[in-house]
Amino acid sequence: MADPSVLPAYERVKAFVKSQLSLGVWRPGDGVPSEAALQQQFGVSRMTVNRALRELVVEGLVTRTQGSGTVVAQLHRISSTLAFRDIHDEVAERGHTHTTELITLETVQANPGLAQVFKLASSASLFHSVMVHCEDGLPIQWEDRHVNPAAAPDYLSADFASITPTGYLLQHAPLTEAHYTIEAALPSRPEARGLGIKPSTPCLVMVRCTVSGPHVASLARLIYPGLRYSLRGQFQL
Amino acid sequence: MADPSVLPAYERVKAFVKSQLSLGVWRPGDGVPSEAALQQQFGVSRMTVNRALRELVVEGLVTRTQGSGTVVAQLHRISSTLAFRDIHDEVAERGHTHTTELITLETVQANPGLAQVFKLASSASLFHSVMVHCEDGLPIQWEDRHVNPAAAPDYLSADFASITPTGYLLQHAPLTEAHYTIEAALPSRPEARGLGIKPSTPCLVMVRCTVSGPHVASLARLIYPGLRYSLRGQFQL
DNA sequence: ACATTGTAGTTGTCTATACAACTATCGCCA
DNA sequence: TGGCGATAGTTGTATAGACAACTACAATGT
Repeated sequence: MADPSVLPAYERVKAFVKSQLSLGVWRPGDGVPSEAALQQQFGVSRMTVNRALRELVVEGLVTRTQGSGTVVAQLHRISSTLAFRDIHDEVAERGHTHTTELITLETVQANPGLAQVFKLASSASLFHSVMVHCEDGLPIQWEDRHVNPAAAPDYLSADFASITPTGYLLQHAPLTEAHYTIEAALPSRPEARGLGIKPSTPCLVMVRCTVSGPHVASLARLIYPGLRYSLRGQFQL
Repeated sequence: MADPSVLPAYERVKAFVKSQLSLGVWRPGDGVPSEAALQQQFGVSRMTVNRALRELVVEGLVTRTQGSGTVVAQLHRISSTLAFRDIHDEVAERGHTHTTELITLETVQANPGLAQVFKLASSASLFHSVMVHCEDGLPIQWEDRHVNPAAAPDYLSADFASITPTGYLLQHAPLTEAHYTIEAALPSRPEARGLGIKPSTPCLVMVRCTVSGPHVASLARLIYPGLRYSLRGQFQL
C-alpha cells in the first residue's frame, strides 16, 4: 500500500531546494542553508540532508566546498546521454526491421593517423569494415570502422548478417572507455551513393573511439543522413 | 597531510566493481554481489556499500531492483553535458573577444507553430531578435530567437551590445527547464550571408526551448557553421 | 602592520542499527 | 496440476552519533 504522495525525506529536502531555485528566491552564487539548518528545518537527520545535497551536486544544481558551504551553481547543465546502443536494437525497438549491406571487409595497413589513434606502429595491420545500415530498407547510417586485431582477433570471421560490429565488439571486448565528436559535414561521393542521398545533403558525422582494457579497440566513423537523425537533450530542475 | 593513495571506503568498493567490469569478469546482465556480501568482503558497513552501489546506478553501470538484486547494466552510456553557457563567456574564456551584430529586434505576431510551442493564443505577440555572434570578428553563431513577453517584458529595451539574450534571460527569468535538438542542415540564404559562408556549407542547428516557472520563455534557433563547431562526449568506466 | 594561532562552523566519511518494501522461491494444500 | 501462503533474501530509507578535514575569521602576539 505504498502512498506515492509521501515522498522520502531526502526527496522532500531536494524538492524544497529546487523550489527555491525555480522561484528565483536563491540565485546562482547564493548560499544554501547548511546541513545543520536544513536538518532543523525538516526535523530529519543530518545524513538525510547530506544525501539530498550530494544528489543535487550530481545533478549540477549546487556546488559544495568542505569547510565553506553549499552554493547555488553558476550554470545549469543540459545533459544528453547517448546510450551506447546497437543500432540493430534501436531499430528493432521501433518495430522496424534492420538490415545491413556489407560493402567492405578487409585487412589494411595502418596509415600514420590511424596508427597514432590506435597507439600502434605505423606498419601494423588493422581490420576494416564498411557497411550501410537500413531501417525498413531506408539507409540511415554509413559505418566505416577500423578495428584493432589485438582486441578482436576474429573480427573478420564474424557474421555481420546476424550481428552488428558494435554488438560484436561489445561482446568480445568489454568497453572501458569511449569518446566521440559530432559535427556537420557533407558526405563523400561513395557515402552519398551508399546512403541514397545527394552529395549536397548535410549529414551528422560521429567519430567514435572505443577502448577495451589495454587496447584502443575501434575507431568508427558513423554518418547519418541529414534530417533522418537528430540529437536531443534536456535539463529539468 | 591527506594521503590521496587511501581512497574512502565507498570509493574502494566502486573501484572494485568497476575493475570487474573492465576485466570482463562480470558481463552485462550478470548479478553483482549483494550489499551483505560486499559488506563482508570489504569489512565496511552496509550503508557504505549502499552508497557505492547507488552512485554506480547514477553512473549508469548497474541497475538495482528492490527485493531482487543488483545487475550489471546492459548498455553503457556516453554522456555529454552542454553547460547552459553564455556564448560571450565561452569566447572570453578562450581569451578572444566577442562581438555581436544585431540584425533584427521587433515585436511579431505568433504564427500557429510558435503559438503552440509557447502555449499562447495564435494572436499573441512575441519578441523576436536575430543576431550574429563573432569570435575575434569571425562569425560563429547565428541566433534567431523568439521570447515570451510574459517572461521578460523588457526584453526589447535590453542593451544587446553589453549582454547577450542568453545572459539577459538567465538573469530575468530563472531557468527551470530546457530541451534542445541538434541536427545537420544547410543554412538559409540570409543565414549563410550573415555567417559569411556558402549556402552549401553544412551547419549544426540547435533548436533550444527554455521554460521559466509557468512560462515557456524562449525558443532559439542557433546555427553553427560547419567545421567551426563540434560536440564532444565521453564515457569512462 | 603583520604573522600566527585558535576556534567555530561546515562538509566528508563511516558505523551500527532498525524497519519498510519488494522479489523470488519453496512447500503445502486442495 | 494449480493456487496460495510463508519465508528468506535483497534493496530502500532513516536515525543518532562520531570523528576527520577543511575554511573563514577572529583574537592574539610580535
